[in-house]
Amino acid sequence: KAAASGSSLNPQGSLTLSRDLSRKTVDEVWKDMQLKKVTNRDKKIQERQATLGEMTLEDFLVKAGVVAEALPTKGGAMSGVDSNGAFSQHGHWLQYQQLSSSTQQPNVMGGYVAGHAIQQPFQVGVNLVLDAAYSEQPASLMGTLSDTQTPGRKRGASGVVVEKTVERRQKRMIKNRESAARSRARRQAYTQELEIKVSRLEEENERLRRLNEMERALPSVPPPEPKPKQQLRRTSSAIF
Amino acid sequence: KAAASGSSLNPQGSLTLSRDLSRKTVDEVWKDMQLKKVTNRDKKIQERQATLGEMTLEDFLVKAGVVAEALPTKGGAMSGVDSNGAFSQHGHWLQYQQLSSSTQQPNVMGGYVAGHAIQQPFQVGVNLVLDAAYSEQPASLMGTLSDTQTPGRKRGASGVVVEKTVERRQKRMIKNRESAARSRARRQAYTQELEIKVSRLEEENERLRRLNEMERALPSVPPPEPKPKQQLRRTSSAIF
DNA sequence: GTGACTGACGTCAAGAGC
DNA sequence: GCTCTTGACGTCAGTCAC
Repeated sequence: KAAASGSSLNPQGSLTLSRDLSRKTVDEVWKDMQLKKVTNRDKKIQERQATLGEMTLEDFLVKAGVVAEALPTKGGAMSGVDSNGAFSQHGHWLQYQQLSSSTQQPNVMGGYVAGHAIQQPFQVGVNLVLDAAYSEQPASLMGTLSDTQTPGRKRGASGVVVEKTVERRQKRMIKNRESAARSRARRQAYTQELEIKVSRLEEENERLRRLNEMERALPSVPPPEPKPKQQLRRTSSAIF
Repeated sequence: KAAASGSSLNPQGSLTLSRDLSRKTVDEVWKDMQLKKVTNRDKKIQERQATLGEMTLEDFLVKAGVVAEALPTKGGAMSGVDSNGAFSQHGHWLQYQQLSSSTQQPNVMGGYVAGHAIQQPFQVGVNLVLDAAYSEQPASLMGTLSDTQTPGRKRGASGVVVEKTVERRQKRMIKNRESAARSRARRQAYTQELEIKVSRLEEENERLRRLNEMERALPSVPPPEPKPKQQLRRTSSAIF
Protein backbone atom coordinates (compact mmCIF):
# COMPACT_ATOMS: atom_id res chain seq x y z
CA LYS A 1 0.00 0.00 0.00
CA ALA A 2 2.35 2.53 1.03
CA ALA A 3 4.40 1.82 -1.89
CA ALA A 4 1.70 2.46 -4.20
CA SER A 5 0.93 5.65 -2.72
CA GLY A 6 4.50 6.44 -2.59
CA SER A 7 4.73 6.93 -6.16
CA SER A 8 2.04 9.29 -6.19
CA LEU A 9 3.29 10.85 -3.17
CA ASN A 10 6.48 11.83 -4.56
CA PRO A 11 5.53 12.82 -7.88
CA GLN A 12 7.91 15.43 -8.31
CA GLY A 13 6.48 17.09 -11.20
CA SER A 14 3.07 16.41 -10.79
CA LEU A 15 -0.24 16.94 -11.58
CA THR A 16 -3.27 18.20 -10.75
CA LEU A 17 -5.01 18.47 -13.74
CA SER A 18 -8.18 17.54 -14.84
CA ARG A 19 -9.71 19.36 -12.25
CA ASP A 20 -11.56 22.23 -13.11
CA LEU A 21 -12.10 21.38 -16.52
CA SER A 22 -13.59 18.32 -17.25
CA ARG A 23 -15.53 18.46 -14.23
CA LYS A 24 -18.73 17.15 -13.93
CA THR A 25 -21.63 16.83 -15.89
CA VAL A 26 -24.49 14.92 -15.31
CA ASP A 27 -23.40 12.73 -12.66
CA GLU A 28 -21.82 15.24 -10.67
CA VAL A 29 -24.75 17.18 -10.63
CA TRP A 30 -26.68 14.32 -9.86
CA LYS A 31 -24.65 13.54 -7.11
CA ASP A 32 -24.62 16.79 -5.78
CA MET A 33 -28.14 16.91 -5.85
CA GLN A 34 -28.47 13.83 -4.20
CA LEU A 35 -26.07 13.96 -1.57
CA LYS A 36 -25.55 17.09 -0.24
CA LYS A 37 -25.67 19.30 -2.47
CA VAL A 38 -28.68 19.44 -3.37
CA THR A 39 -28.14 21.91 -1.37
CA ASN A 40 -26.71 24.19 -3.48
CA ARG A 41 -29.20 25.00 -5.45
CA ASP A 42 -30.68 26.38 -2.81
CA LYS A 43 -27.99 28.35 -2.16
CA LYS A 44 -28.26 30.10 -5.11
CA ILE A 45 -31.57 30.51 -4.93
CA GLN A 46 -31.28 31.96 -1.84
CA GLU A 47 -28.52 33.92 -2.65
CA ARG A 48 -29.97 35.74 -5.21
CA GLN A 49 -33.27 35.37 -5.09
CA ALA A 50 -32.86 34.99 -1.92
CA THR A 51 -35.37 36.02 -0.07
CA LEU A 52 -38.00 33.89 -0.49
CA GLY A 53 -36.43 30.90 -1.06
CA GLU A 54 -34.28 31.20 1.67
CA MET A 55 -36.71 31.70 4.08
CA THR A 56 -38.43 28.96 2.97
CA LEU A 57 -35.98 26.58 4.03
CA GLU A 58 -35.91 27.97 7.24
CA ASP A 59 -39.35 27.95 7.57
CA PHE A 60 -39.43 24.63 6.50
CA LEU A 61 -37.36 23.60 9.17
CA VAL A 62 -38.91 25.52 11.62
CA LYS A 63 -42.21 24.86 10.65
CA ALA A 64 -42.91 22.81 7.85
CA GLY A 65 -46.32 23.74 7.38
CA VAL A 66 -45.75 27.19 6.82
CA VAL A 67 -43.75 27.00 3.96
CA ALA A 68 -46.26 26.53 1.59
CA GLU A 69 -46.26 29.88 0.48
CA ALA A 70 -42.95 30.58 -0.64
CA LEU A 71 -42.03 28.48 -3.23
CA PRO A 72 -43.28 29.24 -6.36
CA THR A 73 -39.97 29.87 -7.49
CA LYS A 74 -39.43 26.79 -8.99
CA GLY A 75 -38.05 26.48 -12.25
CA GLY A 76 -37.15 29.95 -12.39
CA ALA A 77 -34.72 29.58 -9.80
CA MET A 78 -33.12 26.83 -11.42
CA SER A 79 -32.46 28.57 -14.44
CA GLY A 80 -31.58 31.48 -12.58
CA VAL A 81 -29.03 29.52 -11.20
CA ASP A 82 -26.22 31.07 -12.45
CA SER A 83 -27.53 34.21 -12.07
CA ASN A 84 -25.15 35.17 -9.75
CA GLY A 85 -22.80 33.97 -11.93
CA ALA A 86 -20.05 34.52 -9.82
CA PHE A 87 -18.77 31.61 -11.17
CA SER A 88 -20.87 29.67 -12.98
CA GLN A 89 -18.63 28.43 -15.28
CA HIS A 90 -19.14 25.04 -15.56
CA GLY A 91 -19.24 23.64 -12.65
CA HIS A 92 -19.98 23.67 -9.58
CA TRP A 93 -22.37 25.87 -8.75
CA LEU A 94 -21.86 25.95 -5.26
CA GLN A 95 -23.44 24.50 -2.70
CA TYR A 96 -24.92 25.79 -0.06
CA GLN A 97 -25.57 24.17 2.92
CA GLN A 98 -27.94 24.74 5.22
CA LEU A 99 -28.11 26.09 8.16
CA SER A 100 -28.88 24.36 10.82
CA SER A 101 -26.97 25.14 13.46
CA SER A 102 -27.81 28.37 13.64
CA THR A 103 -29.51 28.60 16.57
CA GLN A 104 -28.22 26.07 18.44
CA GLN A 105 -24.98 26.45 19.73
CA PRO A 106 -22.62 24.52 21.54
CA ASN A 107 -23.76 23.64 24.53
CA VAL A 108 -26.91 23.88 24.93
CA MET A 109 -28.22 21.27 23.49
CA GLY A 110 -27.34 19.27 25.30
CA GLY A 111 -27.66 16.35 24.38
CA TYR A 112 -27.02 15.19 21.78
CA VAL A 113 -25.47 12.74 21.09
CA ALA A 114 -23.18 11.51 19.50
CA GLY A 115 -20.15 12.07 19.41
CA HIS A 116 -18.12 10.27 18.11
CA ALA A 117 -15.09 9.65 17.60
CA ILE A 118 -13.12 9.08 15.21
CA GLN A 119 -10.73 7.34 13.69
CA GLN A 120 -9.55 4.26 13.94
CA PRO A 121 -10.97 1.19 13.60
CA PHE A 122 -14.00 0.60 14.70
CA GLN A 123 -16.36 1.97 16.47
CA VAL A 124 -19.37 2.31 15.61
CA GLY A 125 -21.54 3.69 17.34
CA VAL A 126 -24.41 4.87 16.22
CA ASN A 127 -26.20 7.40 16.42
CA LEU A 128 -28.92 8.60 15.35
CA VAL A 129 -29.65 11.53 15.22
CA LEU A 130 -32.42 12.83 15.81
CA ASP A 131 -33.19 15.60 14.41
CA ALA A 132 -36.25 16.04 14.98
CA ALA A 133 -35.08 18.46 16.85
CA TYR A 134 -35.52 20.85 14.59
CA SER A 135 -38.61 20.47 13.33
CA GLU A 136 -40.39 19.11 15.67
CA GLN A 137 -39.27 18.38 18.72
CA PRO A 138 -41.80 16.61 20.21
CA ALA A 139 -39.29 14.45 20.60
CA SER A 140 -38.81 11.77 22.47
CA LEU A 141 -36.08 11.45 24.60
CA MET A 142 -34.08 14.08 23.96
CA GLY A 143 -36.38 16.46 24.17
CA THR A 144 -35.29 16.50 27.43
CA LEU A 145 -32.99 19.00 27.54
CA SER A 146 -33.61 20.56 24.94
CA ASP A 147 -35.85 22.08 23.22
CA THR A 148 -35.79 25.14 23.90
CA GLN A 149 -33.14 27.01 23.27
CA THR A 150 -33.93 30.22 22.17
CA PRO A 151 -35.78 30.94 25.05
CA GLY A 152 -37.28 34.08 24.38
CA ARG A 153 -38.50 34.98 21.13
CA LYS A 154 -39.07 32.50 18.71
CA ARG A 155 -41.74 32.13 16.38
CA GLY A 156 -42.93 35.53 15.81
CA ALA A 157 -39.97 37.50 14.91
CA SER A 158 -37.67 34.75 14.62
CA GLY A 159 -38.30 34.19 11.06
CA VAL A 160 -36.71 37.37 10.16
CA VAL A 161 -33.93 37.10 12.49
CA VAL A 162 -33.15 33.73 11.50
CA GLU A 163 -33.19 34.61 8.00
CA LYS A 164 -30.73 37.22 8.48
CA THR A 165 -28.47 35.07 10.38
CA VAL A 166 -28.61 32.41 7.90
CA GLU A 167 -27.92 34.66 5.10
CA ARG A 168 -24.93 35.98 6.75
CA ARG A 169 -23.58 32.73 7.59
CA GLN A 170 -23.98 31.57 4.20
CA LYS A 171 -22.18 34.38 2.79
CA ARG A 172 -19.33 33.68 4.98
CA MET A 173 -19.26 30.24 3.88
CA ILE A 174 -18.93 31.17 0.34
CA LYS A 175 -16.10 33.40 1.08
CA ASN A 176 -14.42 30.79 3.02
CA ARG A 177 -14.86 28.39 0.27
CA GLU A 178 -13.04 30.57 -2.07
CA SER A 179 -10.42 31.23 0.43
CA ALA A 180 -9.88 27.60 0.95
CA ALA A 181 -9.42 27.12 -2.72
CA ARG A 182 -6.85 29.80 -2.80
CA SER A 183 -5.10 28.36 0.13
CA ARG A 184 -5.03 24.99 -1.42
CA ALA A 185 -3.59 26.30 -4.59
CA ARG A 186 -0.99 28.14 -2.71
CA ARG A 187 0.01 25.19 -0.76
CA GLN A 188 0.25 23.10 -3.76
CA ALA A 189 2.44 25.60 -5.45
CA TYR A 190 4.56 25.66 -2.42
CA THR A 191 5.01 21.98 -2.39
CA GLN A 192 5.83 21.91 -5.99
CA GLU A 193 8.33 24.57 -5.49
CA LEU A 194 9.92 22.60 -2.77
CA GLU A 195 10.24 19.67 -5.00
CA ILE A 196 11.85 21.71 -7.65
CA LYS A 197 14.14 23.30 -5.25
CA VAL A 198 15.23 20.01 -3.94
CA SER A 199 16.03 18.67 -7.28
CA ARG A 200 17.84 21.77 -8.27
CA LEU A 201 19.84 21.78 -5.14
CA GLU A 202 20.68 18.21 -5.43
CA GLU A 203 21.96 18.75 -8.83
CA GLU A 204 23.94 21.73 -7.92
CA ASN A 205 25.31 19.98 -5.03
CA GLU A 206 26.56 17.22 -7.11
CA ARG A 207 28.14 19.61 -9.44
CA LEU A 208 29.91 21.39 -6.69
CA ARG A 209 31.14 18.26 -5.24
CA ARG A 210 32.53 17.15 -8.49
CA LEU A 211 34.07 20.42 -9.14
CA ASN A 212 35.66 20.36 -5.87
CA GLU A 213 37.13 17.06 -6.46
CA MET A 214 38.47 18.15 -9.70
CA GLU A 215 39.98 21.16 -8.34
CA ARG A 216 41.69 19.23 -5.79
CA ALA A 217 43.14 17.00 -8.37
CA LEU A 218 44.57 19.65 -10.49
CA PRO A 219 44.87 22.79 -8.63
CA SER A 220 46.21 24.93 -11.27
CA VAL A 221 43.61 24.62 -13.77
CA PRO A 222 40.90 27.02 -13.26
CA PRO A 223 37.53 25.92 -13.99
CA PRO A 224 37.21 25.60 -17.62
CA GLU A 225 33.84 26.83 -17.78
CA PRO A 226 31.85 26.65 -14.75
CA LYS A 227 29.16 28.65 -16.12
CA PRO A 228 29.70 29.58 -19.60
CA LYS A 229 26.52 31.18 -20.01
CA GLN A 230 27.16 33.54 -17.29
CA GLN A 231 29.98 34.82 -19.10
CA LEU A 232 28.48 36.78 -21.66
CA ARG A 233 29.49 39.96 -20.43
CA ARG A 234 29.06 43.17 -21.84
CA THR A 235 27.86 43.26 -25.18
CA SER A 236 27.86 46.73 -25.91
CA SER A 237 29.23 48.31 -22.96
CA ALA A 238 27.14 50.67 -21.27
CA ILE A 239 28.85 53.76 -20.64
CA PHE A 240 28.68 54.68 -17.18
CA LYS B 1 -2.31 38.41 2.39
CA ALA B 2 0.18 36.33 0.82
CA ALA B 3 2.74 37.55 3.12
CA ALA B 4 0.91 36.55 6.08
CA SER B 5 0.25 33.22 4.86
CA GLY B 6 3.72 32.97 3.72
CA SER B 7 5.00 32.59 7.09
CA SER B 8 2.79 29.86 7.82
CA LEU B 9 3.32 28.45 4.53
CA ASN B 10 6.91 27.97 4.95
CA PRO B 11 7.09 26.80 8.35
CA GLN B 12 9.94 24.65 8.05
CA GLY B 13 9.75 22.78 11.16
CA SER B 14 6.30 22.83 11.93
CA LEU B 15 3.53 21.51 13.62
CA THR B 16 0.68 19.58 13.44
CA LEU B 17 -0.15 18.49 16.60
CA SER B 18 -3.09 18.06 18.54
CA ARG B 19 -4.61 15.96 16.12
CA ASP B 20 -5.88 12.70 16.88
CA LEU B 21 -6.18 13.11 20.36
CA SER B 22 -8.14 15.82 21.40
CA ARG B 23 -10.59 15.14 18.84
CA LYS B 24 -13.92 16.08 19.14
CA THR B 25 -16.87 14.72 20.45
CA VAL B 26 -19.77 16.64 20.86
CA ASP B 27 -19.21 19.15 18.36
CA GLU B 28 -18.38 16.86 15.71
CA VAL B 29 -21.41 15.21 16.09
CA TRP B 30 -23.24 18.18 16.32
CA LYS B 31 -21.93 19.41 13.29
CA ASP B 32 -22.56 16.48 11.38
CA MET B 33 -25.88 16.35 12.54
CA GLN B 34 -26.53 19.68 11.64
CA LEU B 35 -24.95 19.93 8.46
CA LYS B 36 -25.45 16.98 6.81
CA LYS B 37 -28.26 15.94 8.18
CA VAL B 38 -29.88 18.77 7.94
CA THR B 39 -28.77 19.06 4.74
CA ASN B 40 -30.10 16.17 3.67
CA ARG B 41 -33.08 17.08 4.97
CA ASP B 42 -33.23 20.00 3.18
CA LYS B 43 -31.98 18.56 0.46
CA LYS B 44 -35.03 17.30 0.00
CA ILE B 45 -36.73 20.20 0.68
CA GLN B 46 -35.05 22.23 -1.47
CA GLU B 47 -35.12 20.24 -4.21
CA ARG B 48 -38.38 21.05 -4.34
CA GLN B 49 -38.28 24.35 -4.09
CA ALA B 50 -35.65 24.70 -6.35
CA THR B 51 -36.12 22.54 -8.93
CA LEU B 52 -38.99 22.27 -7.95
CA GLY B 53 -40.83 20.07 -8.87
CA GLU B 54 -38.83 17.74 -10.15
CA MET B 55 -38.86 14.74 -8.51
CA THR B 56 -37.86 15.70 -5.46
CA LEU B 57 -41.09 15.69 -4.27
CA GLU B 58 -41.33 12.33 -5.13
CA ASP B 59 -38.55 11.50 -3.18
CA PHE B 60 -39.94 13.10 -0.51
CA LEU B 61 -42.96 11.27 -0.70
CA VAL B 62 -41.45 8.14 -1.29
CA LYS B 63 -39.17 8.51 1.28
CA ALA B 64 -41.46 9.65 3.59
CA GLY B 65 -43.66 6.91 3.07
CA VAL B 66 -41.09 4.50 3.20
CA VAL B 67 -39.57 5.73 6.01
CA ALA B 68 -42.48 5.72 7.83
CA GLU B 69 -42.94 2.31 7.47
CA ALA B 70 -39.61 1.18 7.69
CA LEU B 71 -38.61 2.86 10.53
CA PRO B 72 -40.86 3.53 12.98
CA THR B 73 -38.18 3.07 15.09
CA LYS B 74 -37.72 6.25 16.37
CA GLY B 75 -37.44 6.33 19.86
CA GLY B 76 -36.62 2.84 20.09
CA ALA B 77 -33.66 3.26 18.14
CA MET B 78 -32.52 5.86 20.21
CA SER B 79 -32.39 3.97 23.15
CA GLY B 80 -30.95 1.15 21.43
CA VAL B 81 -28.35 3.30 20.55
CA ASP B 82 -25.55 2.20 22.25
CA SER B 83 -26.23 -1.12 21.98
CA ASN B 84 -23.18 -1.82 20.47
CA GLY B 85 -21.40 -0.21 22.92
CA ALA B 86 -18.23 -0.48 21.36
CA PHE B 87 -17.28 2.02 23.55
CA SER B 88 -19.55 4.10 24.93
CA GLN B 89 -17.46 5.74 27.10
CA HIS B 90 -18.62 8.96 27.28
CA GLY B 91 -19.32 9.81 24.23
CA HIS B 92 -19.11 9.07 21.08
CA TRP B 93 -21.20 6.94 19.44
CA LEU B 94 -20.49 7.97 16.02
CA GLN B 95 -22.16 9.55 13.58
CA TYR B 96 -24.19 8.46 11.23
CA GLN B 97 -24.82 10.10 8.31
CA GLN B 98 -27.36 9.74 6.14
CA LEU B 99 -27.56 8.83 2.95
CA SER B 100 -29.30 9.52 0.27
CA SER B 101 -28.14 8.47 -2.78
CA SER B 102 -28.20 5.02 -2.67
CA THR B 103 -30.09 3.54 -5.18
CA GLN B 104 -30.58 6.03 -7.36
CA GLN B 105 -28.39 6.23 -9.97
CA PRO B 106 -28.54 8.06 -12.79
CA ASN B 107 -31.72 8.01 -13.68
CA VAL B 108 -34.28 6.97 -11.88
CA MET B 109 -33.81 7.68 -8.67
CA GLY B 110 -35.69 6.55 -6.69
CA GLY B 111 -35.77 7.85 -3.79
CA TYR B 112 -34.79 6.93 -0.92
CA VAL B 113 -33.92 7.97 1.67
CA ALA B 114 -32.85 8.18 4.59
CA GLY B 115 -31.30 6.45 6.33
CA HIS B 116 -29.43 6.20 8.60
CA ALA B 117 -27.41 4.85 10.32
CA ILE B 118 -25.61 2.73 11.96
CA GLN B 119 -23.10 0.84 12.55
CA GLN B 120 -22.05 -2.18 13.04
CA PRO B 121 -23.57 -4.69 14.67
CA PHE B 122 -26.75 -4.48 14.34
CA GLN B 123 -28.37 -2.08 13.65
CA VAL B 124 -31.19 -1.95 14.36
CA GLY B 125 -32.01 -0.13 12.37
CA VAL B 126 -33.23 2.62 12.30
CA ASN B 127 -32.29 5.43 12.16
CA LEU B 128 -34.29 7.54 11.53
CA VAL B 129 -33.50 9.98 10.51
CA LEU B 130 -35.00 12.52 9.64
CA ASP B 131 -37.38 12.25 8.58
CA ALA B 132 -39.87 12.84 10.44
CA ALA B 133 -39.63 15.87 9.18
CA TYR B 134 -40.64 14.94 6.27
CA SER B 135 -43.05 13.24 7.63
CA GLU B 136 -45.05 15.76 7.67
CA GLN B 137 -45.64 16.74 4.50
CA PRO B 138 -48.74 15.72 3.87
CA ALA B 139 -48.15 18.37 2.48
CA SER B 140 -49.36 20.77 0.80
CA LEU B 141 -47.93 21.26 -2.25
CA MET B 142 -46.22 18.45 -2.99
CA GLY B 143 -48.36 15.83 -2.81
CA THR B 144 -48.58 16.11 -6.24
CA LEU B 145 -46.45 13.85 -7.70
CA SER B 146 -46.29 11.11 -6.28
CA ASP B 147 -45.37 8.43 -5.10
CA THR B 148 -44.25 5.84 -6.65
CA GLN B 149 -41.68 5.24 -8.78
CA THR B 150 -39.81 2.36 -8.19
CA PRO B 151 -41.74 0.27 -10.18
CA GLY B 152 -41.06 -3.03 -9.03
CA ARG B 153 -40.77 -3.90 -5.61
CA LYS B 154 -40.85 -1.31 -3.24
CA ARG B 155 -42.35 -1.04 -0.10
CA GLY B 156 -42.17 -4.36 1.21
CA ALA B 157 -38.71 -5.29 0.63
CA SER B 158 -37.25 -2.02 0.08
CA GLY B 159 -36.74 -1.33 3.62
CA VAL B 160 -34.43 -4.13 3.91
CA VAL B 161 -32.66 -3.46 0.80
CA VAL B 162 -32.16 0.04 1.57
CA GLU B 163 -30.89 -0.69 4.87
CA LYS B 164 -28.39 -3.01 3.55
CA THR B 165 -27.18 -0.64 1.03
CA VAL B 166 -26.89 2.02 3.45
CA GLU B 167 -25.03 0.02 5.84
CA ARG B 168 -22.57 -0.91 3.30
CA ARG B 169 -22.05 2.48 2.17
CA GLN B 170 -21.51 3.64 5.56
CA LYS B 171 -18.94 1.15 6.23
CA ARG B 172 -17.13 2.21 3.22
CA MET B 173 -17.25 5.67 4.32
CA ILE B 174 -15.64 4.89 7.55
CA LYS B 175 -12.91 3.08 5.91
CA ASN B 176 -12.36 5.83 3.56
CA ARG B 177 -12.25 8.24 6.36
CA GLU B 178 -9.46 6.41 7.93
CA SER B 179 -7.68 6.08 4.72
CA ALA B 180 -7.92 9.74 4.13
CA ALA B 181 -6.43 10.43 7.46
CA ARG B 182 -3.55 8.21 6.69
CA SER B 183 -3.04 9.77 3.40
CA ARG B 184 -3.06 13.16 4.88
CA ALA B 185 -0.52 12.25 7.45
CA ARG B 186 1.66 10.82 4.84
CA ARG B 187 1.49 13.81 2.74
CA GLN B 188 2.29 16.01 5.55
CA ALA B 189 5.29 13.98 6.41
CA TYR B 190 6.37 14.19 2.88
CA THR B 191 6.16 17.91 2.81
CA GLN B 192 8.00 18.21 5.99
CA GLU B 193 10.66 16.03 4.71
CA LEU B 194 10.99 18.14 1.68
CA GLU B 195 11.47 21.15 3.79
CA ILE B 196 14.11 19.52 5.78
CA LYS B 197 15.83 18.28 2.77
CA VAL B 198 15.87 21.67 1.27
CA SER B 199 17.36 23.24 4.24
CA ARG B 200 19.93 20.58 4.57
CA LEU B 201 20.87 20.84 0.98
CA GLU B 202 21.06 24.53 1.10
CA GLU B 203 23.37 24.36 3.95
CA GLU B 204 25.53 21.80 2.40
CA ASN B 205 25.58 23.70 -0.72
CA GLU B 206 26.82 26.74 0.95
CA ARG B 207 29.47 24.83 2.62
CA LEU B 208 30.65 23.33 -0.58
CA ARG B 209 30.69 26.61 -2.22
CA ARG B 210 32.75 28.11 0.45
CA LEU B 211 35.06 25.28 0.48
CA ASN B 212 35.51 25.57 -3.13
CA GLU B 213 36.33 29.15 -2.91
CA MET B 214 38.81 28.53 -0.30
CA GLU B 215 40.44 25.87 -2.17
CA ARG B 216 40.75 28.07 -5.07
CA ALA B 217 42.49 30.63 -2.99
CA LEU B 218 45.00 28.36 -1.57
CA PRO B 219 45.29 25.38 -3.65
CA SER B 220 47.69 23.49 -1.66
CA VAL B 221 45.90 23.41 1.52
CA PRO B 222 43.75 20.47 2.01
CA PRO B 223 40.57 20.96 3.65
CA PRO B 224 41.29 22.32 7.00
CA GLU B 225 38.22 21.44 8.62
CA PRO B 226 35.39 20.30 6.75
CA LYS B 227 33.40 20.16 9.78
CA PRO B 228 34.44 22.79 12.15
CA LYS B 229 31.90 22.22 14.65
CA GLN B 230 33.19 18.92 15.26
CA GLN B 231 36.29 20.36 16.40
CA LEU B 232 35.47 22.36 19.27
CA ARG B 233 38.77 23.49 20.07
CA ARG B 234 40.01 25.40 22.82
CA THR B 235 38.17 28.17 24.05
CA SER B 236 40.35 30.54 25.52
CA SER B 237 42.99 31.01 23.20
CA ALA B 238 41.36 33.55 21.26
CA ILE B 239 43.75 36.19 21.32
CA PHE B 240 43.74 37.72 18.04
C1' DG C 1 -15.51 -6.31 -7.79
C1' DT C 2 -13.41 -5.10 -3.55
C1' DG C 3 -10.22 -2.46 -1.05
C1' DA C 4 -6.74 1.15 -0.46
C1' DC C 5 -4.95 5.56 -1.75
C1' DT C 6 -5.34 10.11 -3.21
C1' DG C 7 -6.69 14.56 -5.61
C1' DA C 8 -9.96 17.88 -4.89
C1' DC C 9 -13.55 20.23 -2.50
C1' DG C 10 -16.18 22.08 1.27
C1' DT C 11 -16.67 22.91 6.11
C1' DC C 12 -15.25 24.38 10.67
C1' DA C 13 -12.42 26.30 14.16
C1' DA C 14 -8.24 29.01 15.47
C1' DG C 15 -5.55 32.52 14.82
C1' DA C 16 -3.47 36.72 12.47
C1' DG C 17 -4.01 41.24 11.04
C1' DC C 18 -6.62 45.27 10.30
C1' DG D 1 -15.46 43.84 15.85
C1' DC D 2 -14.38 42.07 11.33
C1' DT D 3 -12.05 39.38 7.45
C1' DC D 4 -8.78 36.21 5.58
C1' DT D 5 -6.10 32.32 6.14
C1' DT D 6 -5.02 27.78 7.26
C1' DG D 7 -4.75 23.19 9.71
C1' DA D 8 -7.62 19.41 10.07
C1' DC D 9 -11.39 16.52 8.79
C1' DG D 10 -14.85 14.24 6.03
C1' DT D 11 -16.66 13.20 1.66
C1' DC D 12 -16.56 11.87 -3.22
C1' DA D 13 -14.70 10.23 -7.43
C1' DG D 14 -11.25 7.95 -9.75
C1' DT D 15 -7.32 4.88 -10.02
C1' DC D 16 -4.45 1.09 -9.26
C1' DA D 17 -3.69 -3.36 -7.43
C1' DC D 18 -5.14 -7.74 -5.72
